Amino acid sequence: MAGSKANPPQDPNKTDPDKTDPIKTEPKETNKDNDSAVPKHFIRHIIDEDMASGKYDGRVVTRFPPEPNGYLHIGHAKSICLNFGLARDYNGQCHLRFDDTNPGKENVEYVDAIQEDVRWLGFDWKEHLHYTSDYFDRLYGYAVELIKRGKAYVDDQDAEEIRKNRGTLTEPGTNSPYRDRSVAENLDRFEKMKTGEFAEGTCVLRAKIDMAAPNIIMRDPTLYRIRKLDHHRTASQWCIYPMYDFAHCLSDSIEKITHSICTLEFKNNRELYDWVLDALEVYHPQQIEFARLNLSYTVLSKRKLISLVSDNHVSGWDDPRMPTISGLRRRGYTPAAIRNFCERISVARRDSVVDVALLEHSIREDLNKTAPRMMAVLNPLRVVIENFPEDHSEVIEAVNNPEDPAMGTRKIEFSKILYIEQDDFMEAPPKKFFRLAPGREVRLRYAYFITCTEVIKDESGRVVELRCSYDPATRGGDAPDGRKVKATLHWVSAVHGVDAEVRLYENLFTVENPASAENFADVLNENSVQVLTGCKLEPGLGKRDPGHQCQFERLGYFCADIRDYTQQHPVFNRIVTLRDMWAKIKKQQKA
RNA sequence: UGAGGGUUAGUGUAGCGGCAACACGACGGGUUCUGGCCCCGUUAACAUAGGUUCGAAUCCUAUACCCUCAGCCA
Repeated sequence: MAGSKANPPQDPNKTDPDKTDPIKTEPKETNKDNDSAVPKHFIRHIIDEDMASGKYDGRVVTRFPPEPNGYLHIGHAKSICLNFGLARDYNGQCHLRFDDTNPGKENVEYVDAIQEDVRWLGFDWKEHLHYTSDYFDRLYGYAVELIKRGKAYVDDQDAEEIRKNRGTLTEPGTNSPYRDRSVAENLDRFEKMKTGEFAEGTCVLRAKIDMAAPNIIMRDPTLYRIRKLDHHRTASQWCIYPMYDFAHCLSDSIEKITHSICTLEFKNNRELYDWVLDALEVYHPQQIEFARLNLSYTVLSKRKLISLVSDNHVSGWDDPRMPTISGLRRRGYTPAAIRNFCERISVARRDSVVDVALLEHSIREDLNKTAPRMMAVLNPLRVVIENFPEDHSEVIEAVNNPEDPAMGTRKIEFSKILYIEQDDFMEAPPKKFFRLAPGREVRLRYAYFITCTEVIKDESGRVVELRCSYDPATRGGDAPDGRKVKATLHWVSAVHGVDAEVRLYENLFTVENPASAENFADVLNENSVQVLTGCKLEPGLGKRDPGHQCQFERLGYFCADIRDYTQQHPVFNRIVTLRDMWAKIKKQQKA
């Protein structure tokens, strides 16, 4: 695949088993016996029936069969969760199999990245790491057997002729002039294909089925083609490679897969899947198709993802805006959030577009329970507490996570000069703006009530500093006289805070269904990333590890960038904002 | 217009001849030292037309619309 960027650096955090939240620690088991959990989808119904009838002697063996020609994305995660989840719930096994039958496109870089992603998602294929290329010898043998049974032939037509003779959706195809070669001649020519006597493109092995079949897939499909290319695993051992339709069903058969689950676009291929296995009279798994995932405001087709990368619309496959597993990981998504998302969207056979808000809900839900809260000011506004002593600071205690008291508390320092968020002050506040304004009193989280006494502006009239007074009696955040404030603001002490870069991400596209746009580039969101510098963080945030996830109070969930965060130069990614009532009100007020 | 799939609130799923349910969203309220979380409430759907049946989202027949297939890709 052209244009792919280099692998992400091997960051030890990424596959640290302690951080990947292995599936066995999942609180909610989606066991088949657990009817209080999510409703059963149609594939579970099928498997239940097969278990009841003893169709596969109670075995459930699935497989996830990626072609190593690109990075995995959230759509693959759906398939991974499905296949590995089924195996887990039915005490079966799920194989990871690289469908590596096209050496022109495939690459070890991808096989490594794919394994890392599947593992990171929390799944384990145990000893069942397989490659279709492991079966090249057996596959060749099956092809020979098919020829012997009079069910395959070597066709000397070129690609153009084959295409022309295939017919159309409404017209039948016509037989190849080479269709009725003798078994002996076919065997001989196939052997010669294998030994490299023919140039690429001069001939192929075809199944002998029916050129008038209403299902075009069945019009003598190609089984083997000549490719004089080194393969990433078999090197120069082969110059013929099997096609998907031949290799896939037989690989499933060889591995004694029970339920071969794939996406809907392979429905038409199922007839051929069944034909090949029947023609060879070998073990026969059943293929089941489900609808692939579509996500609003994003694209998931391999071609379009490649073009995002190669046209430099994003920084690489792991750009935090990408819907790839590596992109989501770098953005700060957790494996559990992705798994829960996949469970929520369930599995069905109808085309659909899942609202990206559901993905965002999943990560908020997870991080709300687990992420420590910290204070960070993205767009600092200087605040001077005029009645607070100079060169003095106070240590106050802050709760790490109100959702989880076990996460304890921490000490933070309060002093005369602080930063608050620019958005938390308005000189002329509209209705329903509860935050700071001239003369108004608010609470600084865990610290004191402050009142804005003076607004300092620069020549252009921009507010550059606030003078405030604080009420020493409100230390800790509550007034002894019981008076209330309508807002609590986050803040960072100027002398103690650390500078940081923070990257704010939005959807990559401005429209719900970018795939349908005539021109891709027209619907790209120009503001999909906003890089903020000079942000002020609570000191502890400068001493984290890359990948660390936390909540910046009142702002959203953030994570220390896997690639760029250092303690000398902290860089945080915004994973997702918090739900924001005020943003909605503002929007309504504008309208 | 050949063949094969599909169509249930805004979105995603459940239902399998007997009260159309769940989640997300939206909207309103309560609570709150995060305009977060949490809690309560409201909104809103069986593509259409016939038929079978005491009774149909479910079974049957038509129709409409959507998706997939004409790679020596997977």
